[in-house]
Amino acid sequence: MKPSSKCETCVLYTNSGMFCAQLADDEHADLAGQSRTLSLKRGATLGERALSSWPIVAVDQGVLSLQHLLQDGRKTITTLFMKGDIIDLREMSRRNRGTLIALGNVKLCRLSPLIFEQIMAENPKAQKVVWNNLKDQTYRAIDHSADISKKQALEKVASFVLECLYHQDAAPKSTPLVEIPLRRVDLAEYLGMQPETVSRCFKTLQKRGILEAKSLNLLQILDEDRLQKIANGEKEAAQSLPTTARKIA
Amino acid sequence: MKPSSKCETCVLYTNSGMFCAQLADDEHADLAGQSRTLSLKRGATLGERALSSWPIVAVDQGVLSLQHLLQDGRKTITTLFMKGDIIDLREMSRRNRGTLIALGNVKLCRLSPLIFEQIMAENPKAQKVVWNNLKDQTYRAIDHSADISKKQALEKVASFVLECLYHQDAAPKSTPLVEIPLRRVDLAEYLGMQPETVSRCFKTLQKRGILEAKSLNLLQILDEDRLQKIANGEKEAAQSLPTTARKIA
DNA sequence: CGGCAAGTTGAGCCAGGTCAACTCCGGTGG
DNA sequence: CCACCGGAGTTGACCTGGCTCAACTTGCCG
Repeated sequence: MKPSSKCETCVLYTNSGMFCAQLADDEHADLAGQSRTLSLKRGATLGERALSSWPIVAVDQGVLSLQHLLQDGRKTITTLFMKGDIIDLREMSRRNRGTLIALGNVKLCRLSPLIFEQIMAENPKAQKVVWNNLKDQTYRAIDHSADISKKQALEKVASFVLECLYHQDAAPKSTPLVEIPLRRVDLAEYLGMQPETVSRCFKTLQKRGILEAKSLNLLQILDEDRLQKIANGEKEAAQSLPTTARKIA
Repeated sequence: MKPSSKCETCVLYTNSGMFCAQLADDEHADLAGQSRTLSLKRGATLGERALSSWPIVAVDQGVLSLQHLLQDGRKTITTLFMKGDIIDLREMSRRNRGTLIALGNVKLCRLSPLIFEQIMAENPKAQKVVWNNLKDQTYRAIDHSADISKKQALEKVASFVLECLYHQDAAPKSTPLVEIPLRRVDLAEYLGMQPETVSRCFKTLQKRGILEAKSLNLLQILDEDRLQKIANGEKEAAQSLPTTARKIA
């Protein structure tokens, strides 16, 4: 049986580590038949009603954000979902219920809860993939908490650049290129700071010869080691230049 | 078959919604036979070596924290684990690997990974409990991110008090008592602020007649509504007194 | 090539961090 | 039973990182 045409280019199916790739042909045909792909453009939200009938969503392309709004308009991006993530909103926390908003053009697939459950019950491989993905989401959220709680602005930005680096599946290089898949404003909201501050931090990193901007969203890392140290809060690494033999206060 | 004596008082077994309560008698006997309880006193850490052979831990009593340390000594508590939580450290994020540290006297149970896996594969009810617990951990982490990123000090503290309130399983009351299960220092590290600031915030909430301190760890909520509003960032609710007919800027 | 949104730069200000002194409380021994 | 001690928490005074607001520049799309 051939895969449903809409699945042919979807990473969930083509990437051997992802959910749909674990399914037997008949399972896949079942699921594909009962599921619906969806394209979102930047800023589009996945509304309540859409979610109540399709609470399970898998991300194919693009970055989806979970946003939280305070009464006075302050906005926070609490998590990012990227390709391969499976989001089950049925038991979304009642306290801080957020909104799913696309940060770029996003392609996703709304899975039939019924068939999804059925597959989860019967297919251990698929179950394992979903399980690991959820654990990964948990740890990402925890790491993110660590990043935004005690770190200062420059350290947050450094952490984020590294997070992007590690996330993209290219082979390690000495001066790797990193793509930042978010606008500055969104990045600011994700890191809990102001766009102006984000901008200043990037500039600082460039002035110190740690990064080089190829374009707004494309950075070359010139000194990964020092970037790492800044992200980890080593104050020395944050100094402008290697002033030889500086006294540590 | 009677439950292993060590399990008789453990919430994981006695609370009908928790993991061990889902097990058939023989499953439970298997698991209990291969698992080890452990008591930690405040400050004790669950070391690397202990975890490598016992990577799966269930919390019975007390509060366990996952801490993250920066190079220069800044500490952050990224998550709290409480009774009923099941922690699987086998795939702990490599990036920000943290340390598990007890924040009070903690009782936990190290589960045999082998038997745990076996039960997970065979017992759908148990699987569901673990699954929901993990989802809950994820959403807690996400909520926590929202709390610490854009909120200011007073709002963070208000959120935390409410989180404690909702977490403790008592019937709703008009002026409920809340137990804060953390020391001030730990609370500060969890909320990403300084102990001094935490102290000032509690004092502010008392001065405004929203809270009353019964003791350091026991608070009475006098005005839950206003507390809620502060936690949600409504600037008006944060005003000292209901200055009648104040103009909104 | 014009127009608008996104991003950057600069100047001033304030929430909360920092440091140091003080108080409170529980435990311990005389 | 009380005096003493040490750690936890609080208070006050000061200082600074990053927020705010406003003006400016850049990049993108028709």
